[in-house]
Amino acid sequence: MVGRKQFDVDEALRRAMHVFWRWGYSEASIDRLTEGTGLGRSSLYATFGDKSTLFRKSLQRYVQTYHPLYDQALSGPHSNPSAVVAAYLQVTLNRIADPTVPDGCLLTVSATQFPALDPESQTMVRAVIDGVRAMLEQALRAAGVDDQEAAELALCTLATNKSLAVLSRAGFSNEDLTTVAAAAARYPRVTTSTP
Amino acid sequence: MVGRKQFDVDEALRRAMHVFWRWGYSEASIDRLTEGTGLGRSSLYATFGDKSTLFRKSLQRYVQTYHPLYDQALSGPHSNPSAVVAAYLQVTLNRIADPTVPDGCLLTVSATQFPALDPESQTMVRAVIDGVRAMLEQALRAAGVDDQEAAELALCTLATNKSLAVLSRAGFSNEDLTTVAAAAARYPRVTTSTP
DNA sequence: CACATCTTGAAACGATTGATACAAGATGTG
DNA sequence: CACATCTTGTATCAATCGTTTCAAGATGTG
Repeated sequence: MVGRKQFDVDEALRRAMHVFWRWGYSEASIDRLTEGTGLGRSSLYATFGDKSTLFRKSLQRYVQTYHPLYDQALSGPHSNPSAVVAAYLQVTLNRIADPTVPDGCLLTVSATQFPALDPESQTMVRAVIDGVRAMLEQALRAAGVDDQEAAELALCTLATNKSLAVLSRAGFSNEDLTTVAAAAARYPRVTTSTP
Repeated sequence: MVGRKQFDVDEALRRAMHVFWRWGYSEASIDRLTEGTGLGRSSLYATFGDKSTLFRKSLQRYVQTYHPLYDQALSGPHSNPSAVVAAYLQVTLNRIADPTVPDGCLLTVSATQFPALDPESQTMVRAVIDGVRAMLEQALRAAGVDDQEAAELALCTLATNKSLAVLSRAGFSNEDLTTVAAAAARYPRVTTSTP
C-alpha cells in the first residue's frame, strides 16, 4: 500500500466535495472525509492540506464542474428572458434530480453555515455567489433585457436557485421544485408587459 | 448562587434559540449555549434536557414567537393575492432587518443542516415547514385565489421566504432582499391576468 | 432549628474533533 | 544493487465535544 499514489487525486477531490456537500462544513469530519474518499489520514493531509483548504478546493471543484453547465445553458439562443431563466434553473433541477450527488447545493449549504467558516472560505463563498449573479445578469442583458431589469431578474433567479436547494434539503419532491422553477421562469413577463 | 433558580427560564430559552439560529445545530456547542444563556451546564441540562431536546424547544419557541406575526399579516384584509404575499414576506424582511436577532431564519438554517439532525428534530423541522405552507395556502384561498393557484403560490412564497434567509446569511443587503420580496409579490398578477 | 428539596459551580467522564509524528516499505533513479 | 524519495498505516497529540456526577449551599416547610 505504499510507494506511489494509490488513488486518483481528482476522483478523491470529487468525493471529498460530496462529503462537504452532503454534511456541510462542520459535520464533514476528517473521519467522514477519509471514509468518503477512501484515503488514509496521511494521504488526505499530504495531498490536500488541512480541512479548510480541502473545503476550498472542493468548492473550486464544484464551480469547475457546474459552472460550464450553467454557462452553456445561458449562452444558448433564447427567444426571451423567460427562456434564459428557465434554462438556468433547469440545470439546477437536473442536478438535484441526479441521485448520484447529494441534495441541495454546496454553495447554499455553505452560505447558511457562514459563521462556521473561516474568513478565507467565507470570502470565497461570497465571491462565487457574486460571480453567479454577474453571470446571470450578463446573460439577461445579452438576451435584450435592459440593465435595471437584468440586475433585478438576475438577483431573483439567484434567489430561486437558493430556494430550490433549501427545499430539496428539506425533502420536497422534484415535482414541487419544478413548480417553483417554472413559476420563476414565468415571472419576467410581468416586467416586460407592464410599463 | 445556589438555592432557587437564578434566571428566567423563558428568557434563557430565547437566548438558546438565538445561539442555534446564529450557529446552526452542529456549531451550537454546549459552551456557546451556556455562554449565550448565561446558565451553567448543570442548570442548562436540568432545565432543558440534552442538546437535541433544547434544540426542539428552541424551535418551538421560534414558532411561538413568529407564527403570530405571520398569522396577523395574513389575516388582515387584502385587496388581492399580491397583498397577501407582500404582507407575509414583509414579516420576514422586518425580522431580518432586526439587528437584535441573528441573520436568516432558524428554520432555513436547520433545513440545510438536515443530515446533522436527529430523526425527531428532522420530523419537527419538516412539520413546521409544512405548517407554514398550509397556512399560506389557506390565506390565499381566503383571498379568493382558486385552489390550484393557491397551492402553487403558497409554495413559491415559501420558497421566496427561504431564499431571503439564505441571501441574508450570505451577507446580501436589505435592499437586495427587499427587491426579491417585491418581485415575488408582483408575481401573482401573472396567474390572474393570464388566461 | 431541623430537614428535605432544589440549584449551582466545578470537576471529570469517555468519545470525538482536527492535526501531526514516525516508522515501514514500495518506487524510480543512479 | 544502493539510495534518496515518496506514500501509507498506525499511533498519538492536545483540544473540544456532549454529558454526568457530586458536593456545597441556599431555600421553603415542618
